[in-house]
Amino acid sequence: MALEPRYDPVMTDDTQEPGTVRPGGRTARTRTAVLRAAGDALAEHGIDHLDLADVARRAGVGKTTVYRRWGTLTNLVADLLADMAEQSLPRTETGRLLDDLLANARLVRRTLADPRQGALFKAMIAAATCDPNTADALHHFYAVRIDEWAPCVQQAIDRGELPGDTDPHEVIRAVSAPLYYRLLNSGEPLDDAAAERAARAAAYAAEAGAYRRPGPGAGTVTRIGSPSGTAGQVP
Amino acid sequence: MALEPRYDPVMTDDTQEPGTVRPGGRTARTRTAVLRAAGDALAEHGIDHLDLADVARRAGVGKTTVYRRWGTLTNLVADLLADMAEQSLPRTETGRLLDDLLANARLVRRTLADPRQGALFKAMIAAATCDPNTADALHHFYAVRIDEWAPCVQQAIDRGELPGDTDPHEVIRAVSAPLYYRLLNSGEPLDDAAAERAARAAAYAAEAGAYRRPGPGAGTVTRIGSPSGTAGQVP
DNA sequence: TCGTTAACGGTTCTTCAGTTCCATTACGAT
DNA sequence: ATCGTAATGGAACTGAAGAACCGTTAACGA
Repeated sequence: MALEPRYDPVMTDDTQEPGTVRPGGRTARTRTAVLRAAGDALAEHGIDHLDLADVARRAGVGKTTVYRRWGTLTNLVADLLADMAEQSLPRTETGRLLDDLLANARLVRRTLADPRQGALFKAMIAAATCDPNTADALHHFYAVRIDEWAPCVQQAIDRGELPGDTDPHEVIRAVSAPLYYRLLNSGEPLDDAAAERAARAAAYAAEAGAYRRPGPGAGTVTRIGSPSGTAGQVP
Repeated sequence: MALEPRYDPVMTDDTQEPGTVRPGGRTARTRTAVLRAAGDALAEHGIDHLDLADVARRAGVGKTTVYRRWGTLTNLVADLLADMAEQSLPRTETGRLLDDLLANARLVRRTLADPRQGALFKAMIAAATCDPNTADALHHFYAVRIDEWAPCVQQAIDRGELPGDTDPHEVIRAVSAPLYYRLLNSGEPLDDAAAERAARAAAYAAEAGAYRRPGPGAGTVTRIGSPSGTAGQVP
């Protein structure tokens, strides 16, 4: 249903997304209110039995607006994730790898163990399994978070505590992974002991060279020597 | 569920679940067909945009039957998980901890990297975030799977490769966790290198005592000494 | 083999998530 | 300040998920 081509000074691209031409003032307020409401609603009910009308009501916004700007629930979650990725929390810095990893593990644990935040993360992860765009948003969110913490591993490498070709991101991910496994898969309690174990395990494994990047000539199982200690004897 | 206490010929307990009184023949066939169809449908579409009518059609079964016996999608997933928990796959046994963990990691990796199985697990985990019963079913499923593999860690303990108070289940969970983290959170590829790293990291960390059960007098950070090697120097 | 009735399946009905329509508001360029 | 229109919000509409109804089929005890 294209408009007649003649005398079309603007080449009206009617695929223009709402909220992009006048992003200030009311539009921005609406987005803030809706994202906040979406977070609350997601935390209370899961990803299903949750209609956008309820989100609109909480946000004090017409449901038409929500449907027009986000369309689907997964799009809304994707936008929420993009928003959360921008809000970075400051990272502690102790100068000791294990302490840094412990701080990270405890931060993650506290977040996931919190009723609201934990439920919210569950819901966002569930939403990401339903839609590629939302999955990308989730992956980006974690990429940003991991990036923020990777430097403390790099510093440990620089101090000579870890092998030089250790992948810092992989170490940080290794701290979070067991905690998310408890949250989503096994259902074991997310207590402080779990956080401590996650941090210790990552530190020990990194120390032993488990997170070294595969070398250029790493065809088969490259035998790696731990730079300090003999943990590499496990095999 | 006792039979009627004489002279109440019916005492019709209408909370009787369908499929419990005549569980054989057609009823069992229906359940098998529906669970299979549910798995297929879940793998293709996610947990949302998936109606039970589609499942019924695939199973060659009236949609009324699906609604009557399972009611909600999450109930169906819970039943699917209970069914899957009973089908145990045989575990390899090599006699070396790292090889056993590698076998486990590669099995998990292959499962999650497989398009159908990976999507199915994603969907089931997502469903578990929406409903407590489904969550219980998922936790039970993993408890069974972890139980199956824990003995190989116990054997390593018996051989003296690991500290005596190592928690075998925790070690096995540690192998899976990074792979699920990739599947659900970070989106990094589930390649064989990831499986190998997961197995090595778990083995090294276990070796270093990261998965020792908290002792009776473990108030604060109990300093643990690695039984073989000096990986404990990380702190 | 037979009878009872649990369980199934087709049809119809109801409800509500999501869409469309249009009047109103207020952003932002001039 | 003024104007054009992007963006919003209420109301009416629609299609499909899921419940209700009831006749049919077959499990299982005798």
